[in-house]
Amino acid sequence: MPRIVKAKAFRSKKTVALARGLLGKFLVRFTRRGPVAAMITEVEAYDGERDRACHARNGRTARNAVMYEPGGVWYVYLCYGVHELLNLVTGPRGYPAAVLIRGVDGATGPGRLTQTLAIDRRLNGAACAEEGGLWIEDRGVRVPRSAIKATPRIGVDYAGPVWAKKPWRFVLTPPRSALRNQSL
DNA sequence: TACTCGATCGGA
DNA sequence: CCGATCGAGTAA
Repeated sequence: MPRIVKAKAFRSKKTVALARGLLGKFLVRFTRRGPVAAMITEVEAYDGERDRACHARNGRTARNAVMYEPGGVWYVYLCYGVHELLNLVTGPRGYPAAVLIRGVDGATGPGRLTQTLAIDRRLNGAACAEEGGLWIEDRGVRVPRSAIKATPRIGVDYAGPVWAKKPWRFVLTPPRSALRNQSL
């Protein structure tokens, strides 16, 4: 049976592990028609001020302030003046880290998935919980390491070669079919 | 206050 | 390959 993942589960400092762990979990958005759920298939980790690709690379600012909150809140920001991108803040209070949700089953691309699920900046700072209308569920899908592909993060060349090359993007390969038999 | 530049996407 | 589109971030 579906289990709602508590916000507290995201307070570990192991951002990369938390990112991998989100693959196969379900992102659930409450709408007028009720809950809409989609399995997470692609994520990226952004880990602390040292990470030159991270929004917190130059310290705390108005935009990234929510990244310094304890893990388990949403960080939603406007990208390229056009797209709202969804991140789940991770780590303890004061440690700015987050996982960018780049794709779910049925919607590839961070900008597309937020549009599909009606997610925007009004959710910035909200808790990852049922009350907030956007939460994470564990529906029993088991994701073997062999089903996860790691690659460099997308669109972060500005971070310089060292950080741009970190294999912190994780993709479920293939998204759905390979996992069907293994769930429950 | 001015100016630069995106954690993207869709169309030419 | 390029334009859209706008606000955060930075420098002044």
